[in-house]
This record gives sequence, C-alpha cells and structure tokens, in this order.
Amino acid sequence: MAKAKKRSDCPVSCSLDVWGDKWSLLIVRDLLIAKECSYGDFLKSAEGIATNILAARLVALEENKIIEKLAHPDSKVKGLYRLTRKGIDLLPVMIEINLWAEKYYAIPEDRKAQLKEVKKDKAGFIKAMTKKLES
Amino acid sequence: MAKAKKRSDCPVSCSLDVWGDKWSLLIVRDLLIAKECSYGDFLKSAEGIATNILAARLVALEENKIIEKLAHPDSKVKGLYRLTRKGIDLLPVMIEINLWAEKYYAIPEDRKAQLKEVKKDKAGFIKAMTKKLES
DNA sequence: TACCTTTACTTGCATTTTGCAAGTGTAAAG
DNA sequence: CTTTACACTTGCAAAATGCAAGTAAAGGTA
Repeated sequence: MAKAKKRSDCPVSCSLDVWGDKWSLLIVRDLLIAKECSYGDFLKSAEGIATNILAARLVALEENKIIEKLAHPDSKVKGLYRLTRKGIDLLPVMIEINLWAEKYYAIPEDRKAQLKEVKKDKAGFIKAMTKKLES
Repeated sequence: MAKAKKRSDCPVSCSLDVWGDKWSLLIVRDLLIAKECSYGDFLKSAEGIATNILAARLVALEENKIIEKLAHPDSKVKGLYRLTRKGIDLLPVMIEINLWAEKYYAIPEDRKAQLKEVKKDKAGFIKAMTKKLES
C-alpha cells in the first residue's frame, strides 16, 4: 500500500501524496456527512468502492492521521471510523471542491440546497460543522 | 487515456473523476503560478513527472476544458498551455489545499509568506489572481 | 451445543495505470 | 547540410485497481 513517499516540499504535492487518488476524498466525504461510518457504510456509497481498495485506503488514511478507528459500542465485530482533527480540517477543501463542481457539472438538488446554506456564511458553517464533528 | 466515466452525481466524485490523481493538480498549480507553461516547463517541476504521463494528463485536462493549448509565439515546435476559466476557478480549491498542508506539513518559507498574504484577504486575492490569469 | 447470519476483511487473478528509458519527428540554428 | 532543442511516442516492467470468491470471528437462534 502506497507508503507516502514525498515527491517535493510543495504543499499541493504533499497533500496529493496523502489523499491524491480517486477514493480517499470520498471516504472523507462520507465521514463529513455521517460523522461516523463502519466498513459496511463506506461500501454502501454510490460510487461502489471495491472491498480490497477500501481496506487499503482506510489503513493509509489512518497511518496519515486523517481518520481513526474506534471500537463500535454495539458489537465487537464492528469498527467505527471517524475523522481526526486533521481530517476535519479538510472541510474547507471539500467545500471549495463542491462549489467548483456545482459551477461546472450537474449535481443533485439537495446538494445544491446545502451549498446555498454554506455560501451564506462559509466561516460560520465550517466552525459549526467542525464543532459537531469533533463532538 | 482515462476517459472520465462518471461514478456518481456527487460533486466530489465528479471532481475526482476529472483531476483525482497524483499529477493533474500539480499541472494546474504550475499554471496558477506561471500563467503559461510549455511542455518542458512542466517537466522542470520538482516532482519529476514522466514524459508520457505528462502528455496523457495534458490531453485529459484539455478534453475536460481545464486547460487549453495555444501556439507559442516564438516557435512552431513549442506549444503553450494555460488555464481556461474553469481551470482558473480551481484557485479556491488550491488555496485551501495549501492552507491545510501548511497546518500539517513542513512547507517552504516562501510559500508560507505567500499564504500569509492570501489569508489577509482571501476573496481579494482570488479576484486579483483570476483577473491576472484571464488576461 | 450446533448452526446460521452479519460484518470485516483477505486472497487470487485479470486489467489498467504508472514509471522509466530510449526513440522519433520537426523546426530552427550554425 | 548537419546539429541542436523541444515535444512528444513507444516499449516494457512494475505497481495499483477492480472483480469475485473465500475466510474468520462475534453474536443471535433453535
């Protein structure tokens, strides 16, 4: 699994070394929306990630301190993933990605409605969401 | 190469379908910094992209209207790449990536200085930079 | 106690993408 | 008319991805 070897000191390059693939940010997205997800929850997402890829990405994201794995309160067989502070701090990036995509691609109506709220007070939204996710 | 097949309607997923790899955003970064780059300019960047990967990415980014290829004024053998408006609009995403990386990784001093300017007036910076890049 | 389901992975293998090195083609320079 | 610079292309090995099937352990049911 992608042992993050640094290609340069550029912040963009460093970031891409950690989450620059087609799946990592979708995992982060799921966690920003749901706060906590099990392995099975990620598999239910619309994009249909393969089980082996998901397992590999979860390990990599955990190694890079973007997510953390907790014990599930209901069952020992289940795990629960959530974002670390470092992961939560990707929220501004995620918001700008959403706004960019909204401008250039057709996206679902409910997402548009959410973004309308975000645009009203971006800083406020980020603050509130961060607080909620940190619980 | 990578004919962007849509995995879902999620804006994050759509975005990743277009530039969700380890190299595309580095090309965008170079163009945000330099405004115009030739094939050789991209090769000079610190990360050391392979020539075939670069060629493939340039084609993909052009197909997706993120960049455009122009004739070089000095020579017929050279081409000049620059960002389209759609590409320029990735600036907010790029800024947030930089800010995130600055918080969690060691980055060059000159980049930090630049980011300090950005933070003073993000909206103003984006507006000015956009104008400059659109020329 | 035995068995069945649910959940979370792991494994094997084909396909695709990446990375490296070397080669090709063309315009301009000497 | 040869050489150089630049922009790619090609071939091939290595790595990552995607798919399907398999394993293992906890917990529920009979």
